[in-house]
Amino acid sequence: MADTPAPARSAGPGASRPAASARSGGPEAAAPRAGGQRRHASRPTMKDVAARAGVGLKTVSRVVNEEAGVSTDTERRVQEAITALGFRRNDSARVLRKGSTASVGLILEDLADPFYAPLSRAVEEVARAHGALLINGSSAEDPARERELALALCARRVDGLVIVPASEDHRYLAPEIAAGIATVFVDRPPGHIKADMVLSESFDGARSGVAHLIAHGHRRIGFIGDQPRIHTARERLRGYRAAMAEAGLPVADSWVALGGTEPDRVRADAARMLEGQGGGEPVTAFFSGNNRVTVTLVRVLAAPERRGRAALVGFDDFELADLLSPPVTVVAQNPADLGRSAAQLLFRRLAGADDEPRTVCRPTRLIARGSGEIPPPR
Amino acid sequence: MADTPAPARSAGPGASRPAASARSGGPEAAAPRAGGQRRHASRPTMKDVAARAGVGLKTVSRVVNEEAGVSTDTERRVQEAITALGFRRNDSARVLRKGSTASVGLILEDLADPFYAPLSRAVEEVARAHGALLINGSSAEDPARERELALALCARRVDGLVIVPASEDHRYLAPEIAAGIATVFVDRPPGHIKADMVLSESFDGARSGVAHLIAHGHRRIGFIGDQPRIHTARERLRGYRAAMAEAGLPVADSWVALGGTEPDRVRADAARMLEGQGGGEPVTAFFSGNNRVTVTLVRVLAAPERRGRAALVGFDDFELADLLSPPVTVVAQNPADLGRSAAQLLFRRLAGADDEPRTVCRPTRLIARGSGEIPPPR
DNA sequence: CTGAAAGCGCTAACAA
DNA sequence: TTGTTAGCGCTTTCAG
Repeated sequence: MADTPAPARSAGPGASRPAASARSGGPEAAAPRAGGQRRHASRPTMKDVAARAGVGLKTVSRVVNEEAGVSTDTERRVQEAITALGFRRNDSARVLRKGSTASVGLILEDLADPFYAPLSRAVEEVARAHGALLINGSSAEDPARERELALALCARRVDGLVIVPASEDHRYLAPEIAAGIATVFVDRPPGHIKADMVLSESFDGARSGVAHLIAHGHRRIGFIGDQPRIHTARERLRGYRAAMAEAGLPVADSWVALGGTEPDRVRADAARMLEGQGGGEPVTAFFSGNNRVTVTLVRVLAAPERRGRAALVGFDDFELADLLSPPVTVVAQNPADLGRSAAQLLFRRLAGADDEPRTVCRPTRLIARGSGEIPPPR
Repeated sequence: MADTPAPARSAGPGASRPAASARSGGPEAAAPRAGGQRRHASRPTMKDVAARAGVGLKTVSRVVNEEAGVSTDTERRVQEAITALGFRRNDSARVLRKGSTASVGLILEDLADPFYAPLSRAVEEVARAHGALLINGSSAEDPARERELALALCARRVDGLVIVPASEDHRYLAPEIAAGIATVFVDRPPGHIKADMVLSESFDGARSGVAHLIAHGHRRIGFIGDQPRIHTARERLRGYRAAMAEAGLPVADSWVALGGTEPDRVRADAARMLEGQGGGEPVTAFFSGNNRVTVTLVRVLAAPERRGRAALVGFDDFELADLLSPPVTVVAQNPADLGRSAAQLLFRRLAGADDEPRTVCRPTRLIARGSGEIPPPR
């Protein structure tokens, strides 16, 4: 990350900025500054506005908060002072007094992952509908980072938290929840703590996806999934095993690979399974545990020498899946819906609901497009 | 399991907060609550911790902030009280006193857009490296919403702001910037205000992309871009016109369509251009203004009856572009790099730089993959 | 090494 | 309709 912004073509000439407005009556406050932006200029407060408008502090507060009971004339004078001074209410002070921040936090694995981005956006929309701001952070699948982020958000007194767990133990949140920070888990369940959660039916989804491959004649199916400490990875593997067992098919150890979603790892495991290394016979189909894995498998299977040689069903839908050749059959979740549901559960708590923690399960949907219907060779 | 505090009906609404002094010697930590999460439970303060540990307030502050000059024994006692009470520092109060929030805001069009998601993630990483939190909001390309978000963030006293403009006039930010909120614009320039900005070379990129099509024999090329009020849309159109003009090619009005990125709009415009409706002759190639448009065009051109009938070069790279048939030729930007550069510029200001506003331009890269090298019919 | 007192800028509760 | 007085929970200052 050492790359500094390039040698910049400078923008034009002297950006003279008008001097900051005067502070209560005094001389034109802030000293002139360079074209750049100055830091830490002092900001006018309600007190300054009050002085300038010749009214009391509380009157300014009333105007700023649009409370009733201010004469139109007074209001106008206050508004003028606000504009002249460039006043903006300091919400930190307000929060300190009122106790609520009108903001919620969201912690997930990676904001840039195409699965999580819509989830995040959905949470944002619900928050916005409730007049709250969203603060979000990426845990990068690191439990320590999740914890650090969550506690930082708690220190900022967000009203609530939506978390896609990276950690397996959320007892660290107990005091926070006890102190009133509503918390909802999404995509994966929390560890050692009870709270609302929204999950997709990973087990059922994976089972139906694998059953689909079996129905198309496959008997040797590889499973490539995410790290085993991730709940959804385990559940999907469980679904895979269930489908195989239900069909009376054995599962060779070498057909199952859980690990990071780095393309190299996935590629290596896939190659191994296709060659039949590690004990079992070569697989004729893959079930992949999430969209990152699927995308890499698509690349593996697109290589000329492997073209159409193995079937593929992936967990998670993804953009353009239908335009690949073959188009990719998937078990689709609805990430935006997950986010929306989680946020709704959160705001329900914030509205005062204090019944037992709920678990919402969202169904998955098998979308057959082609890659999952390729028959086994011979 | 130290789970959720035992089931028991909550203290109920209006559970009045005990006087601080009364709390100190009181019962162990938090009161029992219902299975659900209770709202607005009172949180212990430093004062409570001090009382419990039998030390002064400032000593607790020292421990919490890891300041030097506290005996190990005192520190231990304070830590115990902190744990027992479930204390967490209230950052609102801290901010009020210190003036800085260690947080920055990011406003962009849509967090879920595959172009902006990595940009956001990059800003987050830089912020994190500087110990700051990221608060972000989607403007949904609505100027009013951008403004509302930006001002809300200012009220929260973020240290700085990174903005992908939706608005064309940013004078509303002048008082904020004057008051010390560093601001950097990215992807598009600000309106009527001077500030740091990071842009991709839209004009050059589009020109080279269109020139590429011309070099492959095309003379009738359609341009489908984003709304004309978006700076990059205009710049890319300008690049298109420049390339055409440089090749001595005329541009029929019907070959240019700017508008929203909704698939229906794009599809309709594309169909019109392919049929030669609206005056000009049918186009043999498309240049698309951004990744949303490109994806729709890919769909249009993937229809059996149009298979390979028109060439395509798109602005912005996107995942799997290389696996489509034909693979899609693009003018690639680097969104993560844009975000990183913008954030670096921001933290440079926060570190005190107050020189002239800078403009950083990032180059684009033409990636030929196939769709842009299809020759015109005949 | 430790603590008491004075605010940070705002809102709540009361006067006037 | 308006203003005054207390804090919110923390950090700063300065004195023990």
